[in-house]
Amino acid sequence: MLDIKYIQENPEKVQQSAADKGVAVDVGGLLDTDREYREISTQVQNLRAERNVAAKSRDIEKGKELKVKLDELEPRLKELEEKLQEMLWTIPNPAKDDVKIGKDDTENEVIRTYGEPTTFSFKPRDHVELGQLLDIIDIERATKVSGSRFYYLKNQGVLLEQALVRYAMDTLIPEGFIPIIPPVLITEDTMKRLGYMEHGGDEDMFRLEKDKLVLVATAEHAIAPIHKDEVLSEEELPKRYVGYSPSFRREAGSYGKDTRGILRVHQFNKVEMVSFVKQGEDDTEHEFLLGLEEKFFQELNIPHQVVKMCTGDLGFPAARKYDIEAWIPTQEKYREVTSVSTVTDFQSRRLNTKYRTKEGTEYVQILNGTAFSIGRPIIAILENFQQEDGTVIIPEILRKYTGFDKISPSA
RNA sequence: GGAGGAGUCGCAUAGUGGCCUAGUGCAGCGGUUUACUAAACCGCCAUAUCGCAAGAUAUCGCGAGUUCAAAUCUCGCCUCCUCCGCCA
Repeated sequence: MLDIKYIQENPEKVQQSAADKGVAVDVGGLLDTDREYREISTQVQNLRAERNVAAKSRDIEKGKELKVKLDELEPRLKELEEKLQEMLWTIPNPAKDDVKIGKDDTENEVIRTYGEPTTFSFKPRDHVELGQLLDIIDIERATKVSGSRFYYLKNQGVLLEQALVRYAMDTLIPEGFIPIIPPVLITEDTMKRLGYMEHGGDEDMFRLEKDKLVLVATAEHAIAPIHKDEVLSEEELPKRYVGYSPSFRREAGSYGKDTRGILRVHQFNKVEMVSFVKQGEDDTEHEFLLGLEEKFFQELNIPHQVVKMCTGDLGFPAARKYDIEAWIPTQEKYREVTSVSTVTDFQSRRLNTKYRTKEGTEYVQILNGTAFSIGRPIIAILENFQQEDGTVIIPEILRKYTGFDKISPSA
């Protein structure tokens, strides 16, 4: 949500930045509603002031008269207030100035590349084949039990996942991140406040209609609202969390896409970073989080590139977003493995999360970024480090966590 | 799931229809005093909106209602506590 004052002062800018994101909004209509709301609000306030005076002096006749007037205006004021709020909620967070204006993901920019695409002296197997051969991924049986886009992770696959989780934790905890395992069911209201219910965003979520709960699509959804309706102290910022939780996605509208394997699934575990920082510090924090993500994939020695999203690919709440894409040999493509965004104070306005300064209170700025969204780094490891016989060499940095240095077909 | 109790300005508490523009204590902030610390004393000390300002309005878990007037009465919901049931 944007500050209404900002919209009053920069209507064209707001209209344009929404258009840059491909979101149609009616800023003129919003400002009209705002004007009308303030007009009625003033009238109501004056009537209430009179009523309070009348009540104090026990002027019952006058009070009755004012009650009639108020009964007429108050419902109207409430109606306008709700309408204004709804309209405010439809305005996306504007992209930062350094973000390229573009229509969709085809206009994103590669800003850095690490390593060279892996080459093989043999025909590499894809992760589905490797998963079967090594007996660590079972998609067929999961389909029988849960339907498409689910999988069982087994044997050393499980230990590999836990190694990634522990590696992330051991790296992030010394950086001041608070480890946390959040609830994965959140209220619809919470999801709305995060800015993911607008513009069809709710189509990608699993929902429990009866209980009015939503399954989180990332730990961010359960961690970013942790300080809802709180005023933090300035000294405790930046406050950083590293969460570990399952993530659930319906993947509606992606039926034809990535149907093979575990690249795109309905449920996966994820290690996620969330930062709460002071106003003006989100740019530095954004680079910091991106730096950590790059460090992970460098240390794993997985070839990758860093992509900066254009306005059309940012989503509703983000003001800037970088993805890391890892090289997937059998697809001969870089595929997304992490994503890090600043949502500035867009979510904290909706969530009412502030911090106290000497002058008063300010909204915090919130950032979120992936450490590991488990299926995908496993795909990257399997495919990039496979040998001719199907054996997969475990990256050095993970070996102290896995306890083994390779996964072989015989195992 | 059933029965009972409770939710007040950071914390603790007072407040059962108009004297509440919510009192008091603690904590916090500023000052006086002091070699320093402490104590004592004095002052400040919720948020949002509108307004140049003076000020006004709203908020006592949330929402609706009764009333000229609601923290206070009524109804619904949420959360917490106690007990019963069920249960990893």
